[in-house]
Amino acid sequence: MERQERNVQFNRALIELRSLVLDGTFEAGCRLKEAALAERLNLSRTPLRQAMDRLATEGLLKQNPTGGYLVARFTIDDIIDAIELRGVLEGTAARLAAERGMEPAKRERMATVLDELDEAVEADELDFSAYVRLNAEFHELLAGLAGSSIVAREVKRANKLPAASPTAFLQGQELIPDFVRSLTQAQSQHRAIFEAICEREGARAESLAREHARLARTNFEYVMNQKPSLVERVPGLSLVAGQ
Amino acid sequence: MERQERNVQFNRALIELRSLVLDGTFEAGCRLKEAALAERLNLSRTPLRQAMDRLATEGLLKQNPTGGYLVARFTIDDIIDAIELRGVLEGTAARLAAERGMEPAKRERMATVLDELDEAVEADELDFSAYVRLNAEFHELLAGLAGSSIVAREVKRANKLPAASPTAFLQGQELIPDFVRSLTQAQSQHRAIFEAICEREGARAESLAREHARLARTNFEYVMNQKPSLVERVPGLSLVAGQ
DNA sequence: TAGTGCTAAATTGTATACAAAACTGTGTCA
DNA sequence: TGACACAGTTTTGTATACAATTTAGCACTA
Repeated sequence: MERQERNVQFNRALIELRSLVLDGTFEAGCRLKEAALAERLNLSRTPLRQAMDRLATEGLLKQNPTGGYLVARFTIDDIIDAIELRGVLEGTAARLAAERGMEPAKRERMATVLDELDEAVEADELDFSAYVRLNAEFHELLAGLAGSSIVAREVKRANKLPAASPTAFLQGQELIPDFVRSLTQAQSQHRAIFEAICEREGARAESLAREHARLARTNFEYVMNQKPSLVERVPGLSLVAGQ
Repeated sequence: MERQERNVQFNRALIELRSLVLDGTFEAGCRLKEAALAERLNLSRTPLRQAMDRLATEGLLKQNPTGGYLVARFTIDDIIDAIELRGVLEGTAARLAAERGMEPAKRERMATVLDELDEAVEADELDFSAYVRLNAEFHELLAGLAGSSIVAREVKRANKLPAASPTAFLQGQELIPDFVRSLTQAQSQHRAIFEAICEREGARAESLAREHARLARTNFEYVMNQKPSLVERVPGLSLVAGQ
């Protein structure tokens, strides 16, 4: 018999509330009323409250000076900074992996993921869902590649800022054609990053990872300036002011 | 009449528990019992629990898979990584400040702090408490110098990892003579970082800030290898395994 | 003696209760 | 009409209650 997971209600509150906020269910800046939310999510205020505090440390909510929590409001520059930070932290993970070396198991897994990404991209018809899954695994692996749990933790944290995650612009169930052309470029950057790490070229690995995050920035600016209609398709973008 | 602060008990729990853990009151890895702790801190389990969850996200506590929270255990490499990360993030703050320019008010305040730091260091007798205060302000200002609240937040977060903060090795009420000689060097690094930012030399500012964090690593390794007796004087070091 | 299963105590996770503070709307006064 | 004050309502922050799970102790067995 498997052990019942701990903190069931808290985890449910965390996951469901995060989705609700990222999906733009609430207007940016609005106050979240505990009682109503608790009823909506079918749990009591205690675990909900814990989840709200957690989401506040993630930056998705804000503490209201007169009590309670507000949905955070982001400026365009906030998102740009969040993406920049993700690039910096992934760059650090890549550099440290190059400087310190990788565990063979992780190195091999990374090589496999890259081969499978090639297949997904080079196939006659792009295998989008495979790409999304493998891209997420690439970034997950990269975070832990230096063998440092502290670095891995902070990289993952940086991914929680809205629109900063490597998968942010791939989320929609359907494929957004405007982003497809960037996938081949992204994949050759994946390869270059890994190559630099293998060759112990720390500085190069760091720069490449930073530049790779710039793709997200390009996508972000494209949405904001050219295709505001896509805003609702990218989780979190509805919280960005001044569209 | 000033408004009563919100979340009084929660904030008290957070601050007092953080001190207790950093002071080494509990053994690394031991379980924190909510009822006992709540009684000790004179508050109920609800705000204490919130504080424990917060400290877990800071990395000071760990969730126990079978329930409750444990005091985190750190390896020497964890501390080294935490310091590295702080350097990386302060480096990013410095680089962005150089690239984007500073608000004049912040720039002037920084110049004043640096002058006062010079006075504290160059006086016939080192003014240690002034140095500690001003050093903290320098790093606080640096975090916000790029005008990005997101960057500032993450820099401050990185300071919460044990022994990673710029003040970690200056904490003791009394002066630890072994660290005094590093203060002049630290201050000339402060000056160089600021100069690079003023000159819009982003890459130089970033490298210098990273190198500046290395002083903390030097201090850390000195304590661990040469003077283990100092471990109890630096907050958080009692949680490091294998002394 | 080491290992296993059972029972009682302790501890956690969640729900609820309650008091204090913040909001809302209405009426009063200038 | 507009600013302000006040009462009623809502909402939060904290304490406490309770059930479910975990831990600890102990007898029993091989």
